[in-house]
Amino acid sequence: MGDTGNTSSTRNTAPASPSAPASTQERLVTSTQELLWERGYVGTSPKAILERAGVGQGSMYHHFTGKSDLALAAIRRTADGMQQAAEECFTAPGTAYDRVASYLLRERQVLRGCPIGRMTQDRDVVRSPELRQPLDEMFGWLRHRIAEVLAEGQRRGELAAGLDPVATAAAVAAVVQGGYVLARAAEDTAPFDAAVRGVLALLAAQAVIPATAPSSDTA
Amino acid sequence: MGDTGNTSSTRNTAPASPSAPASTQERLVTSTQELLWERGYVGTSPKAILERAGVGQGSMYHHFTGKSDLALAAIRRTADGMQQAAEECFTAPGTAYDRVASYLLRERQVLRGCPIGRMTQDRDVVRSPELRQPLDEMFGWLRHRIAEVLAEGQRRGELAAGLDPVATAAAVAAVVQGGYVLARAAEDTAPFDAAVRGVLALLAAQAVIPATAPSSDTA
DNA sequence: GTCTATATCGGGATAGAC
DNA sequence: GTCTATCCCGATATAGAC
Repeated sequence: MGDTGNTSSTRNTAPASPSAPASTQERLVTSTQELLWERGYVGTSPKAILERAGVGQGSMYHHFTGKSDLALAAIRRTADGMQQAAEECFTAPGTAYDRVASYLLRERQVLRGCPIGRMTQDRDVVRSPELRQPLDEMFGWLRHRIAEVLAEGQRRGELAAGLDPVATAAAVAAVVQGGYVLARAAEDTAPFDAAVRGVLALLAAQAVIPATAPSSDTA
Repeated sequence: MGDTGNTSSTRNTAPASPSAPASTQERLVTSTQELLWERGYVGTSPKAILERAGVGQGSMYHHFTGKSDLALAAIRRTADGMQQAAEECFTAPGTAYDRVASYLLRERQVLRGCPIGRMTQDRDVVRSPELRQPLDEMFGWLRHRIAEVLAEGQRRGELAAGLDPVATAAAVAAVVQGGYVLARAAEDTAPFDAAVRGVLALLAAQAVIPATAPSSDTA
């Protein structure tokens, strides 16, 4: 129960040389990331992890205290990767709308779902403060970052001043997560794409018209 | 494997007299509905269902061919209930915006998540055509119904003609499902509420101004 | 119809050899 | 560090008594 003794906590960086032959520990984490994505936490057994990683039981219990400890390492790794990928969209050049659009339209494996969002539906994950924390941080950061981009767009006069950056950011993040749900229910990416088009169109309507006459402030 | 022999298929109505002491079969379905919501499909064992329903193993395998067959009955029942609840919002009086808002703002047990949306994250459910069908129908109907309401709003001149009803409907449905995800990650309903406020504000901006001068058509 | 055995399998973890 | 052997329990289903 009280496991998850990850002392090397917080650190969840991938190995320095990504090309080097993966260590046993690395292979365990990678395999766990894949299986958590495919089957969720309850659906993922240590046995399946070991088989995919190609190692024996002993190795796993040597490097990790148990299933939840290994899952913690895997979830952190995945969350970090997602955050980096998202940040690339938000720092891209262009208007606030462009950058949000870049995030929404970025390539995704829609039918596989969101590897982090999925964890949210897993009872054992949400009930464990340690396992939930990376999800909380990731989505908290995401909403905050989108809100920042939107607020910046307002300051630049690109977006209507009346827009609520925080609420809009939550809506944008929710559309992506909900899009996954709708797509998986239909076994078709179309609902995801439609949802993204939907918010983007609504957001585009908030773009300020190129300012017909700001001529007065120069006079 | 090839079970789910629900011959009384399609029918998933609750018993005629909801007040009468629930039959064994009814208690099994109800217990399964609850457990699927709480723990998902993989996380729900027949044993747990039997304990909650207060019946023995024999009863379950007498009325149903197995776990998946019972789950099918439960999922259908839940999906039907959700559809009915949603329809009440859409048939309510008021503008298209009002009716969509009524759906979005309707009371929910946000932190428990969506009982149908959750199934979407469950491998065994999505991989089974029978089990996935109710989800597909439910969300398909939902998107279609929201699109209808929006299109009607356009015809009535309440909403901007440029609005894409189908894409907007997908976005609205996605915001709800994604809101659940964000809320559960944060263990806080705030992100859900923010997301709903967000889309509603964006949608409100699509409302046509009360028409300053429709005076010409009477002349 | 409903119950209580019973059977088989896999999940999750430990022990101890190499 | 890594492996295999072993342990205990719960998941899922069947058999057959009442």
